[in-house]
Amino acid sequence: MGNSRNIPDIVVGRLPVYLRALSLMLAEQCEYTSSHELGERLGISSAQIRKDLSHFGEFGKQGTGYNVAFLHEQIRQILHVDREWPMAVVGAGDLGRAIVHYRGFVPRGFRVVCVFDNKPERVGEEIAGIVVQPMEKLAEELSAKNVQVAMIAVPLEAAQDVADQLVQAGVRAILNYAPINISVPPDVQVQYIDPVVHLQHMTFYLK
Amino acid sequence: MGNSRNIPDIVVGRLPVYLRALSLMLAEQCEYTSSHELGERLGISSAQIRKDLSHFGEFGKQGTGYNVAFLHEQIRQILHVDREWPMAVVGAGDLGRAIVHYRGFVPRGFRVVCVFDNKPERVGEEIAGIVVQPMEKLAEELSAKNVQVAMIAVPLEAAQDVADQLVQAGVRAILNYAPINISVPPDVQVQYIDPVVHLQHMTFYLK
DNA sequence: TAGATTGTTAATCGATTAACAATC
DNA sequence: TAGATTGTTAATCGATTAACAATC
Repeated sequence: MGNSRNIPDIVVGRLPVYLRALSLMLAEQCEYTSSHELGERLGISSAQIRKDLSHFGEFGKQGTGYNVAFLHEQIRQILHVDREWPMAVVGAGDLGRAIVHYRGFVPRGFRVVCVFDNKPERVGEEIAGIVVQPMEKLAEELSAKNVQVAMIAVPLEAAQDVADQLVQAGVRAILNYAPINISVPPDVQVQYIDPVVHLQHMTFYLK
Repeated sequence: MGNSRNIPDIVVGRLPVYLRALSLMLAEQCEYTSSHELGERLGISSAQIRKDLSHFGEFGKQGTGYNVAFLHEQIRQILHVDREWPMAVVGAGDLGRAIVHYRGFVPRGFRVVCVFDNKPERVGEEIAGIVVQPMEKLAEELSAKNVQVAMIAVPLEAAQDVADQLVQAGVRAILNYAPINISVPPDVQVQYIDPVVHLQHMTFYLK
C-alpha cells in the first residue's frame, strides 16, 4: 500500500524508534537486517514491524530482508528529518541550558537556533554560542529564522503562556518539558516529557 | 472491582498523568472534580477515566464526582509514591547536572541521593550538595542508601554497561536518557526519554 | 534448488466508547 | 424531588498476531 494519510498515530510514534535502531546498525556496519532481528533488538514482534512499514511502502526483499542504509533513508524521508529543523528553546535555566548543549539533535535532524528567557539577568548570556534573547524578541526571531519547532523549559506556571506566544509566533510543534498539559489549536502538535511520569509508572510495579 | 494484579500497563501509564492534574487542582483549591472535567483538561474521554479508575476501586460519588484530595491520595498509594524513593543518577554531564538540580522530584515522591561518573575530573565535584562518586563506588553506595531507582545520563556507548552495573547493584527501575534500547532482566522496569523521538513524531505531521 | 523472509490477509486480542441503572 | 455523575456492561473500534503464498 503505502503513503496515504490515515496512518495510525501509534505507528508513526514507533518509526523514530526504528530509525534510532537503524542508525545504530549503520554505525555497526550492518548491511542487511530483518524484521526478526529488528524486533528482537526492540522487544517487539517481527509481524508488527512488517505491518508498520507496510503502511508506507515495500522496503524489503523476500529472503534477504532490508538494506539498512536504504530503510534508514526511507524512514528519514517519511518523518521529514531528511533536512534540518531549526528549533527554539524557551527557558534558560538548568534544563534549557542542558538542552542547548545537547549534541544529539543535529545528527538526527534538528538544531537549536535561538534561546529565550524572561529573566533580565539571563538575557544576553551566551549558551553554546547562542545569545539568550528576551521574550519580547520571540515573534521577530522565530519568523526571521523560520522556526516551526520549539521546546518549553520553563516552570509550570509559565508554560501555557509561553505556549500561547509560540503558537502566535507560528510554531507548529511543541515539546513541553513543563509538567502540565497545555492547550493549543488542533493543527499544532504537542508532545510531553515529564520524567516523574515515567518514574511513577515504574514504581507501580515495585515492592 | 479493584486492586487485583492484571491491570493493563497502558492504564497504569495514565495514572501519573491523572495524579499530576489532581495536584494542580489541589493547588487551585478545587475541592471536587468529575470525570468530565478531568477528561476535558487532559483531552481524553470521561468514560476512559472512569474505566481506568474502576480497576483500582470506587473513588467517586454519584452526583458529586470525586473529592480531589482523596483521589489524589488514593492514586499516590496505588503508584507507591506515598513515600520518597531514593534515586541514583549516573552521568554528571550537562544532563546529569540538570537532573540533579531539578526541584520537581521531591514533591512527587523521588529524591536524588547519589551521582556517579567515570571521568576522574568529575569525581569529587559537588552538584546541588551531592558529591560525585566514581563508578567503583556504585554497588556499595546503592546498597548503603537502599536505592532501587536510577537514571542513566551517559553517552549511548556506555548505557548498556551502566545498566548492567545498576542491575547488578540491585536497581529495579531504570529511566534511560541515552538514545538506545537497553536489555535488562524481565523483573527490571525500564522507561526511556529521548526528546528526538518526540520531535520526529511531530515532524511527520509538518509541511 | 532449498532456505529465508517479505507483505498481506484474516483471526485474535485488547482498548475505547456509548449507554444506562443506581444513587448521591 | 430533579439534576448530576458514578461504576459497569455491552458494543464498537482498532491494534496485534499468526499464518502463508509469493519470491528473492
